[in-house]
Parts: sequence; structure tokens; C-alpha cells
Amino acid sequence: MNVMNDSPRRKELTRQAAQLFVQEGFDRTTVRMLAQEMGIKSGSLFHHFRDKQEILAAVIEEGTQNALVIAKAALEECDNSAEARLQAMARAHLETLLTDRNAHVVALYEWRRLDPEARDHLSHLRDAYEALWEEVIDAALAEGLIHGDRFLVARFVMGALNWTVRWYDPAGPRSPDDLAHELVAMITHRV
Amino acid sequence: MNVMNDSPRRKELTRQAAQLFVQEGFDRTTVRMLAQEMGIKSGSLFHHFRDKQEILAAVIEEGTQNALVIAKAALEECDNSAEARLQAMARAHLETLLTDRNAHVVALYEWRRLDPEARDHLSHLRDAYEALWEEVIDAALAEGLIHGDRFLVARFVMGALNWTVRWYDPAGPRSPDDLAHELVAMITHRV
DNA sequence: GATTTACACTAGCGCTTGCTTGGTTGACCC
DNA sequence: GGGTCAACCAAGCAAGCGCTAGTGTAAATC
Repeated sequence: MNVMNDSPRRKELTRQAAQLFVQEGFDRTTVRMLAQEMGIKSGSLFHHFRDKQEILAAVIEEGTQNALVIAKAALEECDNSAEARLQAMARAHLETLLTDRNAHVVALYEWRRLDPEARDHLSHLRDAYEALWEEVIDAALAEGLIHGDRFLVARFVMGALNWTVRWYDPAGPRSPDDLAHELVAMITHRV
Repeated sequence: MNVMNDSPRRKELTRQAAQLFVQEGFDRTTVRMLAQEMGIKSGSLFHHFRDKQEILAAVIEEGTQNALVIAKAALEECDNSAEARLQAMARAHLETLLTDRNAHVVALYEWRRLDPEARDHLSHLRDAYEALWEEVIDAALAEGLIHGDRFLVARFVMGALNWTVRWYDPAGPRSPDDLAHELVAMITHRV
């Protein structure tokens, strides 16, 4: 058994698993279905992952890690104004929804299927991502760009953004940049 | 078999099923677990519901129907200003999250486990609810209370509100009314 | 040339699943 | 006091589940 590495092979299998988890849901996806999608037999699957749970954890870890990297990069590239940073975060968030949609949908819907150890590990990753948001929102509050309760504003914004996976159509007329712009315009009170 | 009625007994069983579906998720909740929670044997369950799917549909229908009734009542009770109506809708939404929390969480997370016929039927109910929101948002746009794209504003607001089931603690210091007030303040641009 | 490693295979164990069947119970009704 | 009916039960079926054991093999490493 070859568990817990991050070979390119395992990454590819993880990506395929994510797709099936979205289509069927974690519980309804059997190891036999996963194996068939991957072009191997069900027994061979356990060479790459300790058990079915670990596949779920791998999918979510991959997506969250990418989101974190992209958000950090976006913040480094933009100017220092609170508005530019808000917009950069929103756009980055929506862009990962495009490139890593499957993983994010899984993270959203199947989070509770993780066993406690995996959940603990992954929630640290997620906290790191949310901390970026809170930092940006704090700056916007301090600048008077937005008003209200720090905690509530952060949750409302993350809610609006996360909800986009339910309706956003990447093939439609609106770009992630359009959406980010519209969201920021909605919550900012310009002077 | 006694399927498709709406006896008080069935309503009570539906309520108990909702609780289990939230705790365990639909797929992991077995008919034996449901029966035990209800104080009957697993076979008896199929006297009240045609199959497991129908229990899920009943849970979601119940919650959505209640939300619709409450929202309509709230709109009738408040004055005609766009701001008052926005706030009434938001408060009503958050209040159903308190009283019917289980059903709404199930609707959110297990919607995709519905078979196509049930999904079709229930999406009409949900559309009726969302239509109320769009009406109120249109009025607010027309009054200049909020700005932006009609479609996007509606989705962002619903996202922020629906997301509250992930973090809102009814036992905490904030009332649904506080939240509704804060949300409306966030998105309105007063003159 | 021998050994190890990575990856795949077949076969199947022990258990759980949603649901069916055939029958019993007790309250109510004319 | 026979008939009706919702509500329930015990038992079990066929199918499917996650996972293990043991084996084969080509490439990499010594």
C-alpha cells in the first residue's frame, strides 16, 4: 500500500473522484463506481487511498489548498486600496469556482461526511482562507467603505459568494470579474 | 398502504425524519434508523410512505410550504415602503430557519437526492417563494434604495440568507430581527 | 542478475441495505 | 357482533456494500 503520498497519479484519481462525488454524492458513490471511472478494478483503488474516507479528504484538501494559493496571489498582485483588495478576493473566489468547481461543491455538500480527524485537519486550512477575508473586510470597515458588524458582514459576503455554486453558469454572459464588481458595488457605500 | 395523505401521524413522522436527515444525511439514514426514531418497526414505515424517497420529499415540502405562508403573511402585515418590505422578507426568512430549521437544512443539502418527479414538483413551490423575493427587490430597485443587476442582487441576498443555516446560533445574542436589519443596512444606499 | 517497488488483478467475506410479504391488533360503526 | 380500516409487527429476500487476501508483472534499483 502506497497511502498518503501526492503522486501525479493520485492527483488525477482525486480529480476524477471529485466529479463522481458531485454527480452522485459521497455516500451513493461506491468504490466500484470510482474504480470504473478511473479505469481500474475496485481492489486497486486501495493501493492509492487507505479507505473511501481518504478519497473524500483528498478531494477537499486539493480544492481548499488551491483556493488559498490563488487568493494569496490575488492579494499580492493588487494595489493596497480596500476596495481593490475586496474585489480581488471576490474575483479570486469566483475563479476557483470555475477551475475547481467539483472540489468546492464537494467541500460544501459533503463536509459532514468527513471523519473527525480529517475534519479537524481541513478546518485549519479553511480557517486560513477565511482569515484572509476577515482581514480584507476589517480594512474596508476601517476605511469606511462598508458599514456594520464585522462578523455579520463577513458571513453575509461569504454566503453570497459560496451560494454562487448553486446558480452560476460559467458559460453564461457574466464573467467572475463582473460578479465580483457587482457584489462589491452592492455592499460598499461610496462617499 | 396509506400513501400520500397528510394525516397528523404522517406529519409527526415527517418531523422526526427531518431531524435524522440533518444529523446523518439522507443516504446514511436507514429505514431502520427512521423506524426506531419513530418508535415503530421498519416495515411499518411503508404504511405511511411509499418509499424512502417520499419521506425526503415530504420533509422538504413541509418546510417550503411553511416558508411561503410565513413570507406572505409578513408582507401583508408590513407597510408598503420598499425598505420595510425588504426587512419583513429577511426577518421572515430567518424566522423559518428557527422554527423549521431541520426541514430547511435538509432542503439545502439533500435537494439533489430527490428523484426527478419530486424535484420538479418541489421546484415549483420554491419558485413561488423566490418570486416573492424578486418582487420585493424590484420595488427596492425602482425606488433607488438598492442598485445593480436585478438578477444578481436577488441571488446575492438569497445566498447570504441561506448561508445563515451554517453559522447562525438561535441561542446567541442576535435575533432574526437584528440580522435582517443588518443585512438590509448592508445593501441599501440611503439618500 | 537479483531484489524491490509500484500498480494492477481476481475472488470473495461478512454485513447492511431498501423494501415486501403475510398476518395481527384494537378502535370505531351500523 | 360482524365488518372495516389504519396501524403495526416478525421475518426475510435479493442486491449491493466497503474492504481484504493473495497473486502477477513490468519497471526501477541495487
